[in-house]
Amino acid sequence: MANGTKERILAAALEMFSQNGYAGTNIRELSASLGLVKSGVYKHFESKEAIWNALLDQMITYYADHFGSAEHLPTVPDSLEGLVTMTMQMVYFTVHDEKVIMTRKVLTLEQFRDARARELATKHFLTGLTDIFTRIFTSMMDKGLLRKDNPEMLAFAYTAPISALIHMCDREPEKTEEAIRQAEAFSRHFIRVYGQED
Amino acid sequence: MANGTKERILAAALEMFSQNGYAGTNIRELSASLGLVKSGVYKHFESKEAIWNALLDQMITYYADHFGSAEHLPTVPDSLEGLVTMTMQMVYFTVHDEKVIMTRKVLTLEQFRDARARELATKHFLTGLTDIFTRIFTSMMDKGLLRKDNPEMLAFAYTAPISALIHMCDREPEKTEEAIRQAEAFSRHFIRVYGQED
DNA sequence: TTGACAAGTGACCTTTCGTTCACTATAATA
DNA sequence: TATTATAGTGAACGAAAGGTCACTTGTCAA
Repeated sequence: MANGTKERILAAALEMFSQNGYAGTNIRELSASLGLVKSGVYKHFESKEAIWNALLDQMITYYADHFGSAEHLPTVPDSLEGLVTMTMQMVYFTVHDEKVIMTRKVLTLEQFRDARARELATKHFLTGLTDIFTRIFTSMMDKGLLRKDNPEMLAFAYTAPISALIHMCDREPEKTEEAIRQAEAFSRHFIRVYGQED
Repeated sequence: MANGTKERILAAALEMFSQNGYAGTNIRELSASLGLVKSGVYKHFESKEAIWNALLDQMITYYADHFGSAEHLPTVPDSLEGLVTMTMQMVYFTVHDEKVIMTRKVLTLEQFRDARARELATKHFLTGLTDIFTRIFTSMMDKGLLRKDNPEMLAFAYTAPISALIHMCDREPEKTEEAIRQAEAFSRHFIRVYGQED
């Protein structure tokens, strides 16, 4: 038996919550998708809400480990073209990785209901990105790659449009390729406007 | 009796759907909020889904009437400062008008489930805004107020960050004032970067 | 070998859901 | 005045929801 059923339940919950939301998901279906019967789930979690809370715990931890810690910060590009490349790698990953997509969707669907989801959503969609790029742009300004300007403002101006495109991919996956092209076009526009020749 | 109960049901549905989503809303509560008993609702709509469809019809019509038609386009500002003013009026309205807020929230919550909601969400959050500002920026470039550039790209670069702030207001209403300040700061940053002196 | 425990089953419970229906009150119409 | 359509009531229904429990099964330690 055993065999990480708890983790499999959480994975299935992420999948179902991200498609139908918390209220639109029922334990029967969730169990069935794992080849379990409903009551089996209650051997691992005491309630539907407990599954939700554990899933949020996991998402918060994952976010802190991968985006919140100083070690995992992306290296600062040493050229404007490097900024485009790095950006497109991040975009490509984030719109193709199923787990990341589902995490965004869940946060989108539960942001008005759950205080922790709301908080994580703002980090995920807004402040987390601007924080990362504020550091990057500060460095790039110091190196003379970008015009001297308010790095926070530039980070916001850079990440928000890309974030909007990512959300569009979540909503309309068939437009993913087009969105990626748009993201690259925007990135090149950005370095043309803010980049510094030397 | 009579007295526009159908419209009151739709208004209540908008309110509840925007807070708890379609699946998280039940007819009992909805009816009670109108001083009705559950079965009374079924004199006006044949099912919960019929309420949802009528609400979406209403939202689509409302959007087409107010943002989609050529007549309701905002007048092109005749100065850079005028662009900031016009933008801030739009922002101020959109983050304070309850009906508009609830419409955005509903589209956010149902975008992955309902094809029409998905389509309207992309219009509301992305393409609708860039279309409007593409026209405005084209005019402003012609008048020499903005540097010649790709007006679609500028419209996207301008509206996406503001849209992100609006979404943050929906999520965390207590940060509305701060978001408005950020929006104005961003708008001023934008005219400083792209504006043309003459 | 046995005992204990974790993991999974299937029947069952209660509550809540969306929906229906027979009925009543009201207001307009013929 | 009699009729009819409209709006609303309250009881009831079947389905589905979340959750419980006695029971079985497989695994491992003593």
